[in-house]
Amino acid sequence: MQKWTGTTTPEMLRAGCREYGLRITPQRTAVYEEVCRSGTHPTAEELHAGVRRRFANISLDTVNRTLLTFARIGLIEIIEGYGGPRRYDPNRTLHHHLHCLRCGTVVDFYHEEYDTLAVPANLQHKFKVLSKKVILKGTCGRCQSIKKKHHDRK
Amino acid sequence: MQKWTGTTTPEMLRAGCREYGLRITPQRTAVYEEVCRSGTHPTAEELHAGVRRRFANISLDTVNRTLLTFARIGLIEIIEGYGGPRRYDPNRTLHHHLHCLRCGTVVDFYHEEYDTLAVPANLQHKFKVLSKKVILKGTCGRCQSIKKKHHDRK
DNA sequence: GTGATTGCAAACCTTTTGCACGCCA
DNA sequence: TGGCGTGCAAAAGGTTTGCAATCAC
Repeated sequence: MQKWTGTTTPEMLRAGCREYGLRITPQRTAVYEEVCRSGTHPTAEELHAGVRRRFANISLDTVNRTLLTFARIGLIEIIEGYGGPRRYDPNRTLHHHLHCLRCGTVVDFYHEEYDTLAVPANLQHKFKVLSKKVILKGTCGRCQSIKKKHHDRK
Repeated sequence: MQKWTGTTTPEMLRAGCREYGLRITPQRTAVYEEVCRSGTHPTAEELHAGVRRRFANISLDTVNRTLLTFARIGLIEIIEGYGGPRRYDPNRTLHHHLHCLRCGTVVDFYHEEYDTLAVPANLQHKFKVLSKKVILKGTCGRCQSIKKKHHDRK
């Protein structure tokens, strides 16, 4: 399992757009570069701020629409969350998530044993599995060091 | 692993409230009964509609606050989602989730092999794991029978 | 050229907050 | 009785939609 290096791959954008008959616009290119560059799981607003540094006039709506489009064609993923703003993940390699229940951060991790989990036999008729992910919920290192117990959500 | 029967257990509400010094109000009782009764993962609004049938004057705000309170004390859980309204889960037994990417439904399933997954050794120092869940993403039976391909989100 | 895409603005939906009243412990 | 919990209303936060102008193909 190779790790995600965060490398921007313009060919992936080209290929994805071509496959679905979408146009390659400067806005889409910029959003794609930005979401790939960030090592985390940014929100639309964070990405908008980042893209704006190089593309002053891009609107938040376009960023939102672009991200949804990318997610629809499988170029990026919307990560699972508990109610805050949507977060996006450019990491298309098989990986798993750590959810910190205190600060809301979601961190990728790799574990080969989890990659090969067999789908339960009794589900195979009823549900067509396209991807799997293990979610570990708990407390991240940073939050463990903050002893003060607070139950904030993100 | 016993399955969740959806049985309302007033003692659990009493115990949870007592432990955290919370009052047992008619509203809390009603919301708790309603969320336990529903076999699915209802939204605050759905629960509000349900509770209202017996408790005409309860406000949506109270339902929202009550659900957050219950989640904070571990009486229920907020399930992972991709951006729609929050959904709540009264099922406190160890189980896993099927996410239908077409219709957005989340269905519980049980699989002992998944219950005993070992936490990766290299994580144990950095992250304190409190719970684990396997998420299978794909297409549910109902959506498979609808051949029309549509990429709606929930 | 022409239809997809964008930016703007408004609408929408859900959650959160402030505050006075009421009720549970 | 005191303070937590509730209802109401307003605000906040984020996403979605409609539309005219623009741009990629």
